[in-house]
Amino acid sequence: MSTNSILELALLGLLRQKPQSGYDLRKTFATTAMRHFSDSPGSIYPALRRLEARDWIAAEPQAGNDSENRRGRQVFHLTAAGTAVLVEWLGRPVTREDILWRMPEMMLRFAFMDTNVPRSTAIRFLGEFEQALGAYVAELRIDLDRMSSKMSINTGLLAFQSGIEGFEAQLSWARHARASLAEEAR
Amino acid sequence: MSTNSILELALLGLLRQKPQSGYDLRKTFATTAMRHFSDSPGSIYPALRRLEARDWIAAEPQAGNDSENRRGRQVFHLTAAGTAVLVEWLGRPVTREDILWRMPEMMLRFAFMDTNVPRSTAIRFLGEFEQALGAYVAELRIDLDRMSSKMSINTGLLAFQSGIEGFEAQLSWARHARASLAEEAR
DNA sequence: GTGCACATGTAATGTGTTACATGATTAT
DNA sequence: ATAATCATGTAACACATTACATGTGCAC
Repeated sequence: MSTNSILELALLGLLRQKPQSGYDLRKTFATTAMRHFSDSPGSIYPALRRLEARDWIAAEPQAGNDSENRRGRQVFHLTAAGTAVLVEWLGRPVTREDILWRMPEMMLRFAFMDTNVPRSTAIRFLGEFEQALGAYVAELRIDLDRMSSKMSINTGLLAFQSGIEGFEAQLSWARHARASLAEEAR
Repeated sequence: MSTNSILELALLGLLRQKPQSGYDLRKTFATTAMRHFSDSPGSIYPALRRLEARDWIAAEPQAGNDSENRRGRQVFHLTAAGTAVLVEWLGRPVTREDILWRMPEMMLRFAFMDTNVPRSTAIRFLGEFEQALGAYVAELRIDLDRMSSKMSINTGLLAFQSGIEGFEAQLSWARHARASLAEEAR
């Protein structure tokens, strides 16, 4: 339940928006803002099979699809169970581990919140996100100070700075996004 | 040659700095700025074995280590071949694919350039990095404009913005880093 | 009826994670 | 000698990538 690959979650989110085929999903990954996902058939079709086996998605009934023949276009849609899994995921709290290890998944989560959970959930998410991220950035700044006092300028230090600045950009984005959602909800 | 996992590259870079054991490397991953690497034995020891099998690293000869007994502390160091692989990697050009798919590897590369390649190589790297990243950000901005004209404010759009802002922070870091290295080289 | 794009399947390979097991070293 | 810590090994599992294979439907 808590161990879905980010690809599986992306598929659930996309199928929630609109029932579609594996091929459609591949085209989405190949051509849209979700291009950071691989569009290789070797990842997507097996992932769809896994989701189907858990009864989180189902193929639209098709003529001549009575037995084992799975060739030809198959349109998948979310089941009630699949929707529940998606919504549960969207509503989870943000942990330090999420910041450290699962940043892409956090952004995917936020992206899918749009019409699937109330605005208040998205706003709460951003608050927790800012909290956890701010604490982590503070830690990193301490590390940086410790490092820079011990060594002259070098590429390792610069690379570390790049990481910190990336997190800071994310933090500043979150604050802006939260203000923007709060404003809209007025 | 061009298909090393980022973990293997991290191990090569760290062993270049100082011969050390798998346990030492694990502690580095667990406690330093490289904490984005897993410190699990199940990843590190097999990776060291792979590098050893390719003769890129070698274990320091040890008393009683004559045959198959591999228990006890083993200190690894880079071989000449391993150093060559590391240096070749450090000197590679930056591609669009690197920006899209291998950003963490790019930062690792830059971090390890420090004493292993001339400053001019690091400066060239940053130039190519800025070039490729700038072009990609421009693409993303076009996508964003297309998206935002078609839809009202929503979390998907905001998430996409977050990605763009992350890349922009990276770009601005690169410009600063390049200036800083050029200044130092004066 | 042949060719091409659409649509899905899958085997081989490599690697990472988790969880557990085991040997070595040191302090008490 | 016993416990704790150091240090490495490994089996089971899941997943992604690549490359190839196969079927489907339409245009010409």
